[in-house]
Amino acid sequence: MENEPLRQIRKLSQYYAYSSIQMHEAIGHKAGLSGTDHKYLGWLIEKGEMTAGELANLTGLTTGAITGLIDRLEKKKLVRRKFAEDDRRKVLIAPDTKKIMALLQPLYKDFRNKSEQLLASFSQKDLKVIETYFRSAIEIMEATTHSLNKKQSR
Amino acid sequence: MENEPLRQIRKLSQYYAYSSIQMHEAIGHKAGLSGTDHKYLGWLIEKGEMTAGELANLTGLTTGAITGLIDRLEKKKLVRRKFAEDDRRKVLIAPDTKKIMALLQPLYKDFRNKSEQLLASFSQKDLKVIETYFRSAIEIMEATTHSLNKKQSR
DNA sequence: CCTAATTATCTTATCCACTAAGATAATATA
DNA sequence: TATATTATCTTAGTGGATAAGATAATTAGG
Repeated sequence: MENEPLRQIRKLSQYYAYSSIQMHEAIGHKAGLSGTDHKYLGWLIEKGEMTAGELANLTGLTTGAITGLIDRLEKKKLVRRKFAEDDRRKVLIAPDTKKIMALLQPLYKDFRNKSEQLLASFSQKDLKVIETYFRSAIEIMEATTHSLNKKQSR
Repeated sequence: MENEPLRQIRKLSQYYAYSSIQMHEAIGHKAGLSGTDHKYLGWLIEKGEMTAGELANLTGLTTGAITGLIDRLEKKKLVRRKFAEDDRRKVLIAPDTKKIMALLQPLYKDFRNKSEQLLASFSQKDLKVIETYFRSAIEIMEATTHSLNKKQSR
């Protein structure tokens, strides 16, 4: 016999993940980006300028794939290649935040408004609960991913 | 000037989405499945037996892609094709739940245990908050996806 | 210093999953 | 019964991934 509310939440969190993947892909598609390109563009915005190698490590993609990724994004003028001053083998990927925002914001607008509204419906205390949950859940998922990717292969 | 806790949560929910995508792919990869195959296998388990066409609609993939998907999963004996009795053009995809579970459960085990532990650390009232958040957020994301995929193309 | 080893990215060949369009086969309709 | 419709599959072509090796810059050793 199982704790029913727990089972519910587990299922919901799974649905939540599916839904966000689907939405993410839909938005990317609408912006003329593949799911991958959209995802890593998000990372670039989030973490800012980084080298091709760092992105390869972060994403788990091969350096060849990263070259292609940068090529595609650069062709769309969403990022720019720069050689690092301290080491000219390194290629810094500089996201053009303005341009990326201009491309994506309109597509996220509806979602963002509705999310804003939803969050506004919670008390500060409840928001704290949600925040705590998120933080821990993220930690768990990242640890899981990490350990899976480490043990052999990839 | 912006509400800081809100900004935090928005960012966290984005990270949460990224983390779940990454973990999902890592688990799939470990199980010898592509991200897509893993994802839709999850749907099949969740929603149970469905026709190829239904899966095509649900996923947004073309029927050709679905044929390939079923082929791959069938070759691994994770699903089985059956012709529907009422209409023998229809191909029912019957997931072999036992086999799928046997393949995936071990990979989710760690994650699941830790999640269980995390959830157990919340009060029933807090869990209710989280559940409410999930339900509404899922609704919002599905609506967004839907409207993006509807307006032109895909 | 100068050569060899290492490091960072790119190139190439190949593969796999996707789309688009049309083929095939079963069912519904007139 | 002939025709239209529906459900899936097939085929040709494309795009993004990997693996392995090439290129170019930096670091280390004698």
